[in-house]
Amino acid sequence: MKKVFLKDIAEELNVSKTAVSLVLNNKGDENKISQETQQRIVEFAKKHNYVPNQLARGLSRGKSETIGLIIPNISDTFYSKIAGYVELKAKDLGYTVLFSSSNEDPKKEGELIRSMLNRQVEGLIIASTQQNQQEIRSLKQDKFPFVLIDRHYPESDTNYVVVDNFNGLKTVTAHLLKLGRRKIGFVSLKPGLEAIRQRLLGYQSALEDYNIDYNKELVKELSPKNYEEEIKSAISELLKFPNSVDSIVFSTHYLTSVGLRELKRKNVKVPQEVAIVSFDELTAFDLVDPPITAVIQPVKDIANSAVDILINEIEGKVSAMDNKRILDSKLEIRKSCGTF
Amino acid sequence: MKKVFLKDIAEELNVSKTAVSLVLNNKGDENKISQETQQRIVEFAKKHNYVPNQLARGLSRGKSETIGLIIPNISDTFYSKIAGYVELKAKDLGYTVLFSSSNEDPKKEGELIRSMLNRQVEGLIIASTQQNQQEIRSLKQDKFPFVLIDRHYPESDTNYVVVDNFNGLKTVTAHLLKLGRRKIGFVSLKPGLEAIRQRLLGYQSALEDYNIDYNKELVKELSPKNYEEEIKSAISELLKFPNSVDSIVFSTHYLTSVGLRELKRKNVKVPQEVAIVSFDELTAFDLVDPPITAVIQPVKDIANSAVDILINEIEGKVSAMDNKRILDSKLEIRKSCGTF
DNA sequence: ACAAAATACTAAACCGATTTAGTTACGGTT
DNA sequence: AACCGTAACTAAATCGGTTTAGTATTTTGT
Repeated sequence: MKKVFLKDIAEELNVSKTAVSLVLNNKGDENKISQETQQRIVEFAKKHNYVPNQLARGLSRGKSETIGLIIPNISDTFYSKIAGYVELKAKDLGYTVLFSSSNEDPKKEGELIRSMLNRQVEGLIIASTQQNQQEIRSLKQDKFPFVLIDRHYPESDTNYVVVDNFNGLKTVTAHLLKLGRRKIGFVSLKPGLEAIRQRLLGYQSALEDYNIDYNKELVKELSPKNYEEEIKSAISELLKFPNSVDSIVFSTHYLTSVGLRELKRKNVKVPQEVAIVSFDELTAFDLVDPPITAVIQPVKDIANSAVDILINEIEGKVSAMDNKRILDSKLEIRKSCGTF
Repeated sequence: MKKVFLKDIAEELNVSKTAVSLVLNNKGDENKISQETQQRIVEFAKKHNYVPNQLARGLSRGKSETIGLIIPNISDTFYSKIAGYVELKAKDLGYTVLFSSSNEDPKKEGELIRSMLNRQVEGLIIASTQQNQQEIRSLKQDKFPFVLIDRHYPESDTNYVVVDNFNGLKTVTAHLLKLGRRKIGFVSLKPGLEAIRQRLLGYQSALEDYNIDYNKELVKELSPKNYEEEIKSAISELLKFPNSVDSIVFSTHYLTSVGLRELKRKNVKVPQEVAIVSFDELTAFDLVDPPITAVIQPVKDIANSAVDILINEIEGKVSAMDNKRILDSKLEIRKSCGTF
């Protein structure tokens, strides 16, 4: 069974391509194509399994019914979950999603944006590396619809959906303080991402509320590329006198994983000797020894909101008010932080 | 800065669209465009940030330099990792990847295949729901390049890359037997997938080697949609006299998670009372209490092989011999199976 | 000095749709 | 009988590229 094109249908039925196109796009009635002809066309198309060539249609219409999703890494559960929900919601609204991973490389991110634009996506959802002000700005200038998620450029006036990183971290740190911990380490990433900066600020703010002096030595900022290596010395340093922390806050789920792994390797008792808590979680964190107290991000909500905002903008609906959202994360208390 | 098209460049430089197109596609030399003209064109294009419209190019060429990846669910770490590696490898070879999730719905899978075809993807990598013989067969008939991964139709002669499910399960079951367990439960999914069937066979074969009669009551097959509910009664039944298993093999990582969660809820001691092992793993399985013995799938290898085979076929390289691969999984022994 | 060959291009068809601006045929008015 | 309106279409332009089949001009060979 070979491919059937509009032309084939038209020729076979002795009507014009126009008629076929109109009918198959449900514009038959408004263009006064007779019911009979419409039926013939629809039946023939169905019978021969006609599906329009999206490239041609997109080219001709200047539309693609496609949105792009650019994330740092599709393998990361956080982003893959977002991707899943974005796909669901978008499909619901009649759009296809084009995914791509930037691998935290700003240059690649730029290329991806270009590449998606020239594939005629109608809008973008971007979890940016945040080294691309330029690119983002020119999107904005061109009035191209886009929504930043997870990470945004606070100085730029754009649509975004992010989690309240500051309060997330503050909550979880405060929880350790409430439980009596006082020497709280913070293992995070090298700044560069606003989200990461906010997390540090949240940590600091919690300490401040308890009148604890901020000690820079308790803060370890690892490189995103090499954290698996760097975690070792980071943990060692946090355990060494005069630091010797009684607890550690990890600022991402993967830092928590490698951190805990390292603590176990060193036979540190968690939470007795060192309590830990995590920003963001992993599927099995409730099964881990000990189950990990974590701040859980509203992944589904992030995805749905982003798609909503984006498609509203694409379709020119002028609700446009609520286009910046800061969502709350949820503290899930388990055993890794010790108990009252 | 508005968009620049081929036509604009041509007009601006007083050359033909043909010349511009040829030069920008690196066919200037072979078409004897003078170096000087080439330079003018290249410079102008770069200066004005020209990027070709992929829809137009694809339409015109009948090519898209795109491959499609259809998986059950992008949120599942197993598939999201595959997606990540597929993307990397494909990009390496000059192709873009279009992902989509079928959510285990054969009808949706069919739609996705169609939708990808009409987007002119040049080949497909499919982790099929395996209820679409028809669709797959007609791809085969049309000589459309595709590779099945993770799940294949054993009766059809197609390219595929799968894991040796039979031996994976056999190995892990044998390991329990070696450790002295004799009443081994098996928690799996309702058959429908060849992979799942193979896993059952592997389990049975291991038992056979130890002359243990196969007891159907020890095998629980849950529905993929409702396993979180069904796990409860499944576990209860496995623990109840006269079954009262001393160990359980779970056939997917998520069954392992929910299963262990349920065992903990029931205060069953793992591995003392019931040892467990898992087919496939999750990032934190080594941190879980107890660390979970699992058969680990070679995700990267699956992805790379699939892309290799696919793109070889797309580009008509006739190596075409090694187009069916059955990869080994690796047993990672941890504590959930008890120790010698 | 003239044909053949090489150089440096270009016009126009084409990919498969969508869409604008008509056209034709016919019944009803005035 | 001329005119209008409507129903039921259609021709052709268009989207932005690629590609085939030329063409005009210069160079080379004898």
